Amino acid sequence: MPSTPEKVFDLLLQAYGPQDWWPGETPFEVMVGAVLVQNTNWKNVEQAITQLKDAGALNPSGILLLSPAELQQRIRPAGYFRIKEQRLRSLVQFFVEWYGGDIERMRATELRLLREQLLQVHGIGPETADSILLYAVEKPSLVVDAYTLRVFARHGWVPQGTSYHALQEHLAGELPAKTEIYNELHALLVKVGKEHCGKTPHCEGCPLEGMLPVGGLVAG
DNA sequence: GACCAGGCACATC
DNA sequence: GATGTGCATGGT
Repeated sequence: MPSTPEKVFDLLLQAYGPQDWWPGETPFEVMVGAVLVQNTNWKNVEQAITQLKDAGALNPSGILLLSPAELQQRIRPAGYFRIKEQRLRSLVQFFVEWYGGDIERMRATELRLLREQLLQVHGIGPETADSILLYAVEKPSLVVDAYTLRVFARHGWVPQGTSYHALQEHLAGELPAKTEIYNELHALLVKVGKEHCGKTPHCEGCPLEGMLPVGGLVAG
């Protein structure tokens, strides 16, 4: 009998189809996007990415050669530009110093080790680290974002306030550790989260409607 | 004009 | 370990 996360995955995939998510042109672009998207929407990030491209700076040395002021101006549309300038610089410095700016060397590194290293980088927390691991490095690392927690908590599948780590462990324990599945699942959860599991507890037409537990949605 | 969006570091208790 | 706060732009 399939677990709840497996059923969720199947239902969402059936309803929405493959999402082909995180359309970065290069792994490096995905890494940059992972920092810029922190607590912001993707539209704003696209503008920032475009401005980096226009400056020919969407590569490791390009970023590092920009002055702080110019880098800040380029990424300004993504918000928190002073903070993100430092975070971006820290990440790129790490990428260059430890891996020579070579994504293949990252791929050759063991997942747990690489994750620990990323978490040591200033400005890289669990979600950003997992996003980089999954979408840029293509490692089977589950991304647990605000939508993931919202969808699972609102349906009563996990308690409200479940921690990032606890939810990640729970989901990982119920799903095959495959990059393609983690990739697709996260994209599908964001989609259903945006469309049906938003601020108001309302689920009409939601692909997960039939999976409501006894007691229904958690209000608030 | 308020509210929200694909977090994180830091201070404080 | 849990909770609160600052960070900033662009869309609804």
